[in-house]
Amino acid sequence: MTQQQQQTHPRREEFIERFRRLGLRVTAQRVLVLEALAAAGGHMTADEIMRWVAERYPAINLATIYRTLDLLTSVGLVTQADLGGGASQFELVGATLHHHLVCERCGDMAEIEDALMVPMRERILHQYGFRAGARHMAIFGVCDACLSASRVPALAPGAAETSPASE
Amino acid sequence: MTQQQQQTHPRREEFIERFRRLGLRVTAQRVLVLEALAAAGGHMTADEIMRWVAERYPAINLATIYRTLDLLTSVGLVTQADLGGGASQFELVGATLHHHLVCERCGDMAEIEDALMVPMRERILHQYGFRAGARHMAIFGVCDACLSASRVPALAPGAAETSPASE
DNA sequence: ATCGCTGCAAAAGTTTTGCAGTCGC
DNA sequence: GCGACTGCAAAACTTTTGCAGCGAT
Repeated sequence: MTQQQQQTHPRREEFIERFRRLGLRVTAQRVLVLEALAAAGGHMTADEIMRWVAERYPAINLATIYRTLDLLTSVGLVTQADLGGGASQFELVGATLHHHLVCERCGDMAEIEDALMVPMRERILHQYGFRAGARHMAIFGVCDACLSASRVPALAPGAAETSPASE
Repeated sequence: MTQQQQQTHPRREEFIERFRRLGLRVTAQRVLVLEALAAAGGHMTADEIMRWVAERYPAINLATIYRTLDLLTSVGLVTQADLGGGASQFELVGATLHHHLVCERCGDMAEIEDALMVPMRERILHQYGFRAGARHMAIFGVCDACLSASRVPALAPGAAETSPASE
């Protein structure tokens, strides 16, 4: 056995290989961005990636993170989704396919399996020629808790009386 | 779609009534924000609303627009969706129900009718207790044009020996 | 040695917040 | 008149960009 292979970077070689095949230069920064996303196993903001990478490569710069994410997205290795929290969420393609339920009221986020989407996706593809959520999807709505509460959460001072609004 | 009422006195009285019922103060600024959204008939950014209102109420301030939109969203009169274009999109609840297909490649945006979503929505509601996209939904994917142009099917790593996009 | 990539810094754009004055109720 | 609401200004953030130098190939 050559060297014991830490489970922390089981995919480094794979990532490097991908860069090479795409004709892109292999840099420590780029590989680390992919490793960060792989380590998280889910979605991360640019800032979260920044901090993860900075622990291994302190000279990293946030602009580089953004440029790398932009590049990775454009070649299809990473998905970017705006889930309404101010900062975009990035995710490694190939992770377990799932989507996000984002609550418009409380901002809470849940994940749902992809299987639920398949029928709808096929219909969209046929009718609109749009490959919907092949990778990532954000679904806005109202979560269970807020549905039950059905009331304005701590914002409107005198608004706790009738049940208006809905049609 | 149904014929709208005359545009002279659009829905001002209705809007005022809603504020009253919610126990919120009725101000010219708030009513104008709702009128802007009603006039647009679709989604607007905070800045677009700002400019529309400013034509009728020059003293308006962008901070007020944001505070008003925040309030309106929290009481369910307005939806906010982040479609990935930098600024959030706001829309009056009750407009023709539709959703957005946002292309991850070119940023292009298309609208689809709500009917396509109904089955999926019901399944999500039953299984997750989440009222999905009752009002607004963002679906990320790849549009027709980008699909034909630079076909990158799913997650094929070795699919590209073509020179990648280095913007 | 080339030229793509990075770090740095500053800008651009969006959204939030503190505060004093105003206006709806 | 009280207190919610607004205008103003500045801050807090996220993301982008110009440029000089470094480094992968």
